[in-house]
Amino acid sequence: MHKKFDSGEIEKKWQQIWEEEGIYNVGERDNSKEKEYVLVEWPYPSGNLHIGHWYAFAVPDIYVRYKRMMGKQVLYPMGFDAFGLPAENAAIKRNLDPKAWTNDNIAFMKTQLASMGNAFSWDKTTSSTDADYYKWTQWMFTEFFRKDIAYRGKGIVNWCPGCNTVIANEQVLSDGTCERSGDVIEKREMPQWMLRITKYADRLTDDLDPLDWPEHIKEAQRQWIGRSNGATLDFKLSTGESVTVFTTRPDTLYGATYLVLAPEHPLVAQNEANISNYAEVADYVALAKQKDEQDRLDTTKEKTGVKLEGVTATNPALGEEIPIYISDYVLASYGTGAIMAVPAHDERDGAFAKKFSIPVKQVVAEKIVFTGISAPKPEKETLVRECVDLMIEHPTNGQFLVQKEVDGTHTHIHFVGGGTDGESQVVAIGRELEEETGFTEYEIIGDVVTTSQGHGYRHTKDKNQLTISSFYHIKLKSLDQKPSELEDGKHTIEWVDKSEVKNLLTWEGHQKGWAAFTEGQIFTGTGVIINSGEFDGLDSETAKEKIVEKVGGKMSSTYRLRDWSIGRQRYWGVPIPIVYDPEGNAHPIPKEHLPWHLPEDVDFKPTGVAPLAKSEELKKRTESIFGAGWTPEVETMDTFVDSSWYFLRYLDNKNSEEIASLAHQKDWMPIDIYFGGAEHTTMHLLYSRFWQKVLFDLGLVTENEPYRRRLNRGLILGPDGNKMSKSKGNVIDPDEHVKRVGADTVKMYLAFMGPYEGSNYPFDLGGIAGVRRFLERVNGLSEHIVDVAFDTDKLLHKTIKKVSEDITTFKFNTAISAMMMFVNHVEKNGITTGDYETFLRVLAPFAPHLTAELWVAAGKTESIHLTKFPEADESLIVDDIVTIAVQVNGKMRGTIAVSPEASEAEALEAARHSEGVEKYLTGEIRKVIYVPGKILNLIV
RNA sequence: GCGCGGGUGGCGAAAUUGGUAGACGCGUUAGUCUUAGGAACUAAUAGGGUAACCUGUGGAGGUUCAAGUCCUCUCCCGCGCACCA
Repeated sequence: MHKKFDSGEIEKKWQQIWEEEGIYNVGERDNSKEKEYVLVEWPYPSGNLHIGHWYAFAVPDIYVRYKRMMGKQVLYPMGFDAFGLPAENAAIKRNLDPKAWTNDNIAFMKTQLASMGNAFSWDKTTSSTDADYYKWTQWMFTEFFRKDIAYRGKGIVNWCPGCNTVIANEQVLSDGTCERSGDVIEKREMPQWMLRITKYADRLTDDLDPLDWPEHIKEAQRQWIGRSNGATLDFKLSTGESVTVFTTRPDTLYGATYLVLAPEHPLVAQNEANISNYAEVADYVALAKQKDEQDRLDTTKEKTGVKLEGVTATNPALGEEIPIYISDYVLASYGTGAIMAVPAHDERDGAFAKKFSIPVKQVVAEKIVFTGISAPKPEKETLVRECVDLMIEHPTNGQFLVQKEVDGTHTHIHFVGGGTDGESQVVAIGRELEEETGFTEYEIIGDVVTTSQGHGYRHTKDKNQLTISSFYHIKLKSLDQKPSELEDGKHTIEWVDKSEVKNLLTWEGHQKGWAAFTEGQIFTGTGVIINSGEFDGLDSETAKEKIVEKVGGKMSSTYRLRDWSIGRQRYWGVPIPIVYDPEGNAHPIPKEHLPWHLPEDVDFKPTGVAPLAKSEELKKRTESIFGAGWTPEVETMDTFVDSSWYFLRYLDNKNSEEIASLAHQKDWMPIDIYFGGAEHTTMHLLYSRFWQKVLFDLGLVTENEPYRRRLNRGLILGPDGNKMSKSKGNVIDPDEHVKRVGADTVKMYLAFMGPYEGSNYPFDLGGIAGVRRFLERVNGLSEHIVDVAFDTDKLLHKTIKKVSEDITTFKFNTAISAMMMFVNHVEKNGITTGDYETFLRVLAPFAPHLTAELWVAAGKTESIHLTKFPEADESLIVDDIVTIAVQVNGKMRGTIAVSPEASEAEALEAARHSEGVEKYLTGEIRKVIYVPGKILNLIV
């Protein structure tokens, strides 16, 4: 029965009780229980809790509460990632102290978080801005510096004009704008503090494999790291120097007809004296530098470049002289900044060679392995004797001529022709075609495919498959003869669509084109090596290593990943704990001087110069500790550094001796499930894995990988289906809805919209009312209490099972739907007192406030949240009568109610008497398919 | 271009993993209550047809007694990467 309630009053009351009793604090590890570490990404304290925070924290709370009720000791900590630009920008705007602004926001945000009624482990909280937190951030940095993981790098960095600071590669979006401010990133050359994440590239890639993460997240990280395996090869120059190139295709070395250097390649400037057209070259280099990233990345534009006159290289395989070019299609920052160009087998090289009329040399032929399978049931029959070698294409409609042979068991599909004797000349084909088909006007589209295995076809080990190593694609010019000439009674000749041909035969490589040798075509696949001296006939993969060995190269990998630039020319962050001696050498600040406090006597308005440079206090502090002439580092750290280890600090948040003791880590690590946003896939998630690995190598952590499982939730969209934004006026204010319908309703509604993983959902104002209505019905459920309730206990135990399963697979939506069905049933059939109390415990993780209230109303004294989650009684779940579908000739014609163990005869008998079925049972029943408890299908 | 996900009512979505497609909720329609509310309850709600029935999970084929689910091809959408050698 529907019964309204004052959610505001109930929720306030229980939140207060929970806080006073501290029932969600975890305290010390209790080894009598299993541990569960549930992590959500700590928020930035913007001072305004939005609906996304609700989705991020309140929905996982269902899982947390469930696990607690299942008897686990659950750590569900919450903290604040409080350094960063918003505080600084707000402080500038309002002329405030960022520290005070941040602390006020944290305090306010805590009250907002309390309104969620989540089971947070507040006793384990921390904040990145606390000095006893950033002390450890700094200390780790100094350790990293000593191990050469942190270094002062040179080179080109991303400058965000909006943020007035350098940012990392990961923080630049693919359109070249800043992830935070949306401003277009400029390239600047300036010294930078970097972390050597590239040193961990292999481990960051390889260690993904065993992780129980969604494949798409792992794949995104792999792509971001972008390992490619290949080799470095040295090319001698006419000047006596040598150039190292990186290539993934050393097997094409014999086809390398020129070299290309990035315009910024050091050898260009070094050879000013040797390059006769240096003026032209210098102009091009200057032009390339000016171009912004966008231009350079535009793949559609035409290739440009300049030949280095007077300098040549030697192809180490052939000993031939080849020219050298510079071009901006070669990036200085990737590989070695130089490539060997193989125009026959690389699209870009091919395009460049065409424009500059550089010779093209083919060194790889496509190996065609077509495995043709005749129609069905391969295991029954032997094979197609003859198969394709003439593929005859219709002059106008693109169809292919095939020969079908029907022998009763299956259909053989042939392309017309066949029976080649191994001759490969076009003439021979033409002759054969004329003889066999009478076609006289045709053109050969694909040339003969040559492979090391010669021509013809052969059976593979699998007797049902046929391997063809040559074939001919012929297009008719006109249709002056009818293909019917080929019909012989057993075979029919038909034109079929290309798509049907593909249906009948699958083959590897068909997407690459019909043949390897079409003039002007660039074949980028692997295959059989040709025109490469002693390596002819090998396949590409084998040839790679052998060719590298011959020319003294080295197999190696290169990565897309760049080192992590962490220095920020802004104020509100962790000061980089480095001081410089009078000679300018960097020294880490010893542990006894940490935390190296962020100075407060600073005008932090952004000027592009680090604000800390203006601090007199910092200058004095440095000199008084280290001596006259010593100067402090004035940059602060990227806030992604702060968040790279916060989950460790939660474990031991008051430890003044270590980041977190190994004993505490052993208690809780690894994190069992990490809920977060997709935007962190290649930022925070990658950085923190890297950080953990460095700590692991330093012996400071127990785990090589921090997160056992990861789940990316989706986004809550505005009611109009668009991303929420102030300008669109579609922003949902959670506080307003909490006030109106309560936290339990908002939380359950968010959980009810769809599976927690992946998708984005529009916030529907009608939908949230539906959930509130459900809770009001639960509130009135006690009025349905009876002594005997029809089947309610059965449904209850099914519901328990369903809810348990769904929570553990993060399908909260179907868990809620199951509970709704249960309530619908109770309203019609009643419920016993015991079952009512059991149901409240099932609902408790979803609606903690209301269930706490109803629990007390039912006369209980212990908190419902300290009770056990009900266990499903399997004996009650089994049905004694089930409704199964009856099909006649595969069509649904009715249902029958029978026992799941009913015999076929019993089911059949029931079906005969079933209305709707019997009228279809006119003829004799030829076959009965009966799956007990599932279906009865009668073939008449 | 390459790599991952997805396409099911008016909407968000279910479907025991090959066995009654559309659970649950929203919305809509009709009705009930001296009823004016952003209330509750009852019933209907994939489409077509008076009906019996027919058609339906992006499209085309296939396998099967039986396909949203498996296979082949194809179209579209989202995300990641992309002159990365």
